Amino acid sequence: MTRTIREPLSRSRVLAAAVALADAEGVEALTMRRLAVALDVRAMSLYHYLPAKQALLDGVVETVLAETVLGDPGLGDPVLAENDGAPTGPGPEGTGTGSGDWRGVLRQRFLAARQVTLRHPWLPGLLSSRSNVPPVLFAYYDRIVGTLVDAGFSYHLAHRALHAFGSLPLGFVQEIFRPDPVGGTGPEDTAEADLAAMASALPHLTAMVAAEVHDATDPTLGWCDSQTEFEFTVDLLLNGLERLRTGSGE
Amino acid sequence: MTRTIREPLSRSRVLAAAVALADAEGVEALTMRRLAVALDVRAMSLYHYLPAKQALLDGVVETVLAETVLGDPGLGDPVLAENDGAPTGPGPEGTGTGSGDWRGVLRQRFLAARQVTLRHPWLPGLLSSRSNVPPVLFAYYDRIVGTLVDAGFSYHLAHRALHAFGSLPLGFVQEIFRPDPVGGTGPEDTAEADLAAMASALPHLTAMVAAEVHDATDPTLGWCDSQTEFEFTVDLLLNGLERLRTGSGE
DNA sequence: ACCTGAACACCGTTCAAGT
DNA sequence: ACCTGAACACCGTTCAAGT
Repeated sequence: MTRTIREPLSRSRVLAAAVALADAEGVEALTMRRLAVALDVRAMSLYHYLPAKQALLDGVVETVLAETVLGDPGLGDPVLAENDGAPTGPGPEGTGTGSGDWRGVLRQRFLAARQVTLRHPWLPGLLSSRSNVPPVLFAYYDRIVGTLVDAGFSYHLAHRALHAFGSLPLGFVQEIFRPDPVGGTGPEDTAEADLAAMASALPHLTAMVAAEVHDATDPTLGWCDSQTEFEFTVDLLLNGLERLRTGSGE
Repeated sequence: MTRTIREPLSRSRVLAAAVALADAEGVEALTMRRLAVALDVRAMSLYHYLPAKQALLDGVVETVLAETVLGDPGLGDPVLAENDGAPTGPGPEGTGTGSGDWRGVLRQRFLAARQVTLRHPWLPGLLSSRSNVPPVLFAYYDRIVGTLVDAGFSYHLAHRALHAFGSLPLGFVQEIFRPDPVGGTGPEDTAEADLAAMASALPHLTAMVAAEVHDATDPTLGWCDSQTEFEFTVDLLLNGLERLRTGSGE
């Protein structure tokens, strides 16, 4: 009698395979049936570990968030403290617990979260489609509020900061102009005639691109460094909040 | 012979019905087959006006964006110019065309866009799932860049502003904590025991909520006024950009 | 020209069975 | 306990036909 080599299924093994499948072929390929064949099993077996597709997706999000920075609590020293704005010293009511540089701390967390999103590009879309907030996120946001309050923020301003951050703590912003729409009309489809037409119809956008492009030859919206832009946005919000914290109250 | 009352199909009629269906029952209900029955027709007839589901969704987005502020160009005077930050006078290189109050102009546009999103809550999700940028958006963003440049922004800073705005020009931010997750675990499901457990596990969040709730009795994250928070975020970014425009360059 | 029936290749999911 | 075949109600889409 040949003993089967295949190790038994388990919830975590199913979820790991689901993440791998989404990474390899995109979320739209993540179906119960295709996931089953990836696990060398029939589709119905999955229902012993995940009650439904919804639970599968919830588990996938949870898995990805847990495998990353959002999981470990401390993570330690804010090394990269290169803020161009205000000095980094503790605010008027800084508790002096060593986290006076709240901007450096949050900045580092947001940038770390961005690495997660870069590894799993489907995460933002999946996250926003979920109706339930993944439990890990509560802990993550609790730490953010803690950091703010420790730095002297009122709860009210901390609350507003949370809203202003939007999806930045999760490492992404809503991108309107995708760098390279998969399967969409690429730059090669834009003929010279269309380009001229665009220049007259969209004078400011074309002028902006022309001003920004120096050595790059690609005349599309895919030329900018999204990492730099992400950091700019983070600092813009962080510096604005710092002004409100130290400034006229609010 | 009875002449059929039903007026003939057309692309715009199909799209209008699609928008109505999405409004009434959500995007997930927007399928070719259900849309067909809503139009009293067989599913295959739709393919004469929209070549595929993708084109349907593109058309729906286009329709919604066109029916709104993003369509009409001028829209006129920035009435609500209540900025708390810097004075509203023209900047160092203001052209004086009457649009010195660039913040008021953009603020008004973003808030108008928000009304669109409130009318069609499924728009953000549908927009971000689309791979092609709706053509109307190019014109819309061109006007935003024009407003910034007219106000004295360099193209470089205008570009960064576009990134920093994220989805704000479209009237929404990526909401992590939904006010009321449809079909999810509502506030009524949170027993007292869970609440106490949450208080110890999430001390900062619970303290924040407690500090914010005054008269409201609902102890969940659904208590805050999203309109106020949206405006706060808009002003935070606008004021920060104004500082960069008038300040030390960048 | 405009619409359609039948069919195909997919979905998620239930249910009654297998070992 | 763990897995599964068959079936159901849905999808988007093709293709050859109807009027």
